Amino acid sequence: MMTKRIRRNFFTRPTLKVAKELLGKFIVRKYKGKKIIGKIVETEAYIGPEDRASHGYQMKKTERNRAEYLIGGHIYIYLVYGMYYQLNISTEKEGLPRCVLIRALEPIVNNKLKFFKINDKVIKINQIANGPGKLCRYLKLDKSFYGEDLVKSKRIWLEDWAIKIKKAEIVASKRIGIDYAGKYWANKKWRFYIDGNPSVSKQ
DNA sequence: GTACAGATTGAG
DNA sequence: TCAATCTGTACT
Repeated sequence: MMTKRIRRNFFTRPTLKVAKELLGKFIVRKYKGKKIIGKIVETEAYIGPEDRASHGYQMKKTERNRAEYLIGGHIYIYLVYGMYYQLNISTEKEGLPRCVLIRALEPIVNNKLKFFKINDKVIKINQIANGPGKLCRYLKLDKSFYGEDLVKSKRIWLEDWAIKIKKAEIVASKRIGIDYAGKYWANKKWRFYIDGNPSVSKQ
C-alpha cells in the first residue's frame, strides 16, 4: 500500500475542500515509541471571519484562538466544558481564522481486537474515538500540541493511504452544538462524515 | 472582580 | 436529565 505524509499544499486549499478530503485520511501519533493510528471519518468546517460559529468570527483574536490564524496544517487545540479537548487543523493562508474540526476517528488496531477496556468497562473498539473529545483522549493529545505543525512534527502527522472515498459516501449535515450562531450559520451543512461508518459520532 | 456559557461526555 | 470543571468574554 502506498502511504505518504500529507504536505502543506493539502491544507492551504479552501476549507470546505480540505474538510471533505480529510475523510479517509489517517492521523498518526507517535507515543512512547508506538504509533497510534486513526482514520478520519467525521469533520466540520469553521470558516471565519464571516462564520458566526467560528472562534475567529469578525477576526476576533484571543490568546486561546490565535492558532486558528496560522497557515494551513497547524493544530488548534483547546479545552471545552473544562474537560474535553477539541482537535482542529488550521487551513488556508496565514491570517485567516479558518479550520477543520476533527470529530471522529476509526481506530486502526490489530485486526483481532474488537473490544477495549476502560475502567473495567468493555467498550467496542469503534467507540473509542467516536467524538471530538474522545479522539483526543485516544491520541493522547493535550495543550502541548497547541500550534504544532502537522507538516513537520515528529510526534503527529497525517498520511494519505490512497484510499478513495466516493462522493456518494460523503454525507453533509448541520454542525453540532453551535445553535448560538443563529439559524443562518447553524443550518450550513458544513459537517461531513462517511456514510454508514460505525465510528461516526451520535446525533 | 464576578458571572456565565460553551464546537462534550458518560452515568443515572 | 444532569453534573463535571476550565477559560475567555462581558459585564459590574
